[in-house]
Amino acid sequence: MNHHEMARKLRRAPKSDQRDTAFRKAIRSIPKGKVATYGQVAAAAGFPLYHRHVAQLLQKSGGTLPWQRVVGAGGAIKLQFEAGLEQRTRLEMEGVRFRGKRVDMIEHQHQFKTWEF
DNA sequence: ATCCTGACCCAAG
DNA sequence: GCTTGGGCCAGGA
Repeated sequence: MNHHEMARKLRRAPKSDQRDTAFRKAIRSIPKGKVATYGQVAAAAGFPLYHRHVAQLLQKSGGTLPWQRVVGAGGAIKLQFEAGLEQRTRLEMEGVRFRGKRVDMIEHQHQFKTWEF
């Protein structure tokens, strides 16, 4: 192995990979019947202010994650048209109730764990 | 380097 | 309730 490869192997993973990994973990931790906002997922993963990137990851990883459980601030569905309808339907099938156009956050907000041993 | 974009967010009006 | 402008950030062209 030449030193170019060695250097590559030793280099820490790019920040973007760490972020995505943390995002995925947070998203997967949302139980059925609960939801979290893009901003909450980002913050829980340790990257506040990265809410837009959570959306970017969700888009990039089509179907691999429980994407329907991530919503906009206040429980808003941010996907448009058919996609938004599908998200709502999926959530309703998991037992999530809506108040008008938004998820009833009082009832279905997921609380990420903050302290951990 | 610069410009544009996005499954965002929130304080204002 | 609503729309809007400004703020935020990394990726891609």
